[in-house]
Amino acid sequence: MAVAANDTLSTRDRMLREARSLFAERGFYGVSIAQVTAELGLTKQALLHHFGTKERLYGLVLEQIAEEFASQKSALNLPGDPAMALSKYLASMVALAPSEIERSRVLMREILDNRIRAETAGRWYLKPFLEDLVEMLRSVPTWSKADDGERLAAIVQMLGAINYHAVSRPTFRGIFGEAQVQAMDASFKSELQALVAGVLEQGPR
Amino acid sequence: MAVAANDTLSTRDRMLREARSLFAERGFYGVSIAQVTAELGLTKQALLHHFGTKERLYGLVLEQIAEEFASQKSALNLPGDPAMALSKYLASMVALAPSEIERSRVLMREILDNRIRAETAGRWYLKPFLEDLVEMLRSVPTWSKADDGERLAAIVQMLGAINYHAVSRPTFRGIFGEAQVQAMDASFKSELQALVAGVLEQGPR
DNA sequence: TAATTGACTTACCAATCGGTAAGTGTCAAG
DNA sequence: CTTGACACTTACCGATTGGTAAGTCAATTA
Repeated sequence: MAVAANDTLSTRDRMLREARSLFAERGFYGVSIAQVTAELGLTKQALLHHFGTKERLYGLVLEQIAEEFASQKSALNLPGDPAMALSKYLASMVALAPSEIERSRVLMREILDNRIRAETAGRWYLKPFLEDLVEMLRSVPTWSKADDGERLAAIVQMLGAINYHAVSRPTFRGIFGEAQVQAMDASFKSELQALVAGVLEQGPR
Repeated sequence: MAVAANDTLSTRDRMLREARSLFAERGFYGVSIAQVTAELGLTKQALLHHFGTKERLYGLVLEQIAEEFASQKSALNLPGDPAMALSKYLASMVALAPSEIERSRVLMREILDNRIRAETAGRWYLKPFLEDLVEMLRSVPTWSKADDGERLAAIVQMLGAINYHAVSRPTFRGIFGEAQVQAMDASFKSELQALVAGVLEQGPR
């Protein structure tokens, strides 16, 4: 995703990157703008100069992530067959989730915080991403006659499994140890593949 | 779960209940102890008198939730057959998740925050709950020869779907509307039933 | 009746929060 | 040589943070 070396980035982009990392780990309320800039050897006023408010900074992080999903999808050169396309798209999420763990974490936090934050922010950053998934599922023959509620149920099931798996790793490592977590990772990939295949083949239940 | 009317609860229990509700909505960092007591018409020092620190209060909320899962499970009078028992247990989670949404939210937040908080707290509140699920799956014949990593993969898949579904509802309501969310709820129940049945029947992939 | 205990309160504290105002220094265009 | 824009900094601001210290007050106990 064209990740440049840290020292070739503009100050603004380094702030965005640092903020994204911190928001992923501690959430919106758990991060102060001073923490973001401290790591970069700057003052918080430098951040306010670039972004105005903490809220706007957070919104930009969410937008960036949503855009990354879109460009990740288009980079996949998905096949014409809708079922194969969706299955490949979801598989790429599973594959990328561990290395791009910040995405899963921020996404999951946003879903949790959304009800509160949406009141003040007034925007649905996840909307295009989710609507696109619904649209993709609609194109699958077995799902074409279902209603959107049924499609949402299937999507939330698969998305939940993928993100929960990615995010649970540190906690599970603490409880069960590194070896078990690696075994879980290996197993999860085929496990989810089976889930997706079942959903796509059989349509709504 | 023996939920008494609010005015018959001790101050301490009313604080616990209020804290749980707030932690579920805003997370550990998003809640101040003053907010917890303000709703009850008390000062924050009253809370510190009972719990000492904010961290301890949060820990007690987590413990309470873990205990509720245990007592919920024993109240189900699960059948002897391990596969049926696990499937019934998970079905009860799906059924209770919407009304006991705070549980799902706190649990999910804890998984996200755990890596950071575990350093200071030094406890794994979710450990008994997760180990119990692994143990239940071990008793299912098709899963008896699997290793714990494979079992974790299956559990994280099902748990993720259940909790993600429960937690996504407000966000999805904002994006897709109340009608679609209700349709999703209705569909999700049978959707997850199929997932669980598939996992239990077929064993690790 | 005196002493003790538990449940609270008021009064603080230093540290930090997000944000505003007013600079300072550098660099490019006029 | 001047002007202006840009990227920052220092110096603040009032509000809030988690937490301590020292009470007050009613009920229980000796």
